[in-house]
Amino acid sequence: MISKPEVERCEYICAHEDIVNAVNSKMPDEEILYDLAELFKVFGDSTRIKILYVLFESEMCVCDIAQLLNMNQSAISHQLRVLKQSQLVKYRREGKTVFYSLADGHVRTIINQGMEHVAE
Amino acid sequence: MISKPEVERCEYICAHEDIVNAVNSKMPDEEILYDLAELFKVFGDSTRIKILYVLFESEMCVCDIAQLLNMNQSAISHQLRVLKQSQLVKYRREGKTVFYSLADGHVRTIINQGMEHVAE
DNA sequence: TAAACATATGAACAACAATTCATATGAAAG
DNA sequence: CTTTCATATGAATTGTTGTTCATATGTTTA
Repeated sequence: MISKPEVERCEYICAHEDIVNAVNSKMPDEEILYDLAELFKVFGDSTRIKILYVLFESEMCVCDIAQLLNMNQSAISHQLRVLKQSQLVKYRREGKTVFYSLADGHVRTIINQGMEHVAE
Repeated sequence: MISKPEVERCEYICAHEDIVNAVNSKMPDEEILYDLAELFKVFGDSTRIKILYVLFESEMCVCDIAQLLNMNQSAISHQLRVLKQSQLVKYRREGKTVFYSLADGHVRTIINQGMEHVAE
């Protein structure tokens, strides 16, 4: 975890050395933590949250989502791309229409846990 | 959900009417969805994720967190404020020092679920 | 009460992200 | 093959957010 020289530090480390060691050893790799933050960033936008909620009920085409959320098609399409890139949604094409649906169960679990926290 | 006049729409609603109704009726309030997105936004930054991970192990003072993450005290303090405002961390004062710790179990659950998704 | 230390906070700056607009792609129908 | 419709995408713009710097607050000790 520690790599660059420190600009400042307080006089002593308050925590016990074993705790500091425990933290350093249990800390996942920088890259994984970055990916994790990226994932949550995707949930951190109300438009995308709404899209995911809509897809809780059923697969749906871009146009329908746009109508349900009262937003234009382009905005929804851009956001679906973000959701797709994070593998939170999948899609299938049927003629001109593209149907989106939830990719897996984690989406529901994560959102539900968030809801529990918010509901408090 | 639908409030403003629509700028554009496709010719017909692809989904069946009952699905549209189901979505509209099961959709939480705008305000709740906004709060939910705000919550996830807090998880959507790798500095804050790291702070939370550090606190998984033990309560810790601001200075120690700053050292462990190799960042300056001010940056950590600002981020702790965000975490505090979302009630993800709590703190106790002991003399000059302020110790931060996780506020409740949701934090662990949410992060762990996110990890599962990322690990795939 | 002054000095020292840990933490908090406000302002400024830089990086980023969401939406809109215009337009491109790709499929179906005529 | 041209038109129409659904979706995707690039560029531009505007609003937001993380970090830094300087400084304030609040606690302890000399």
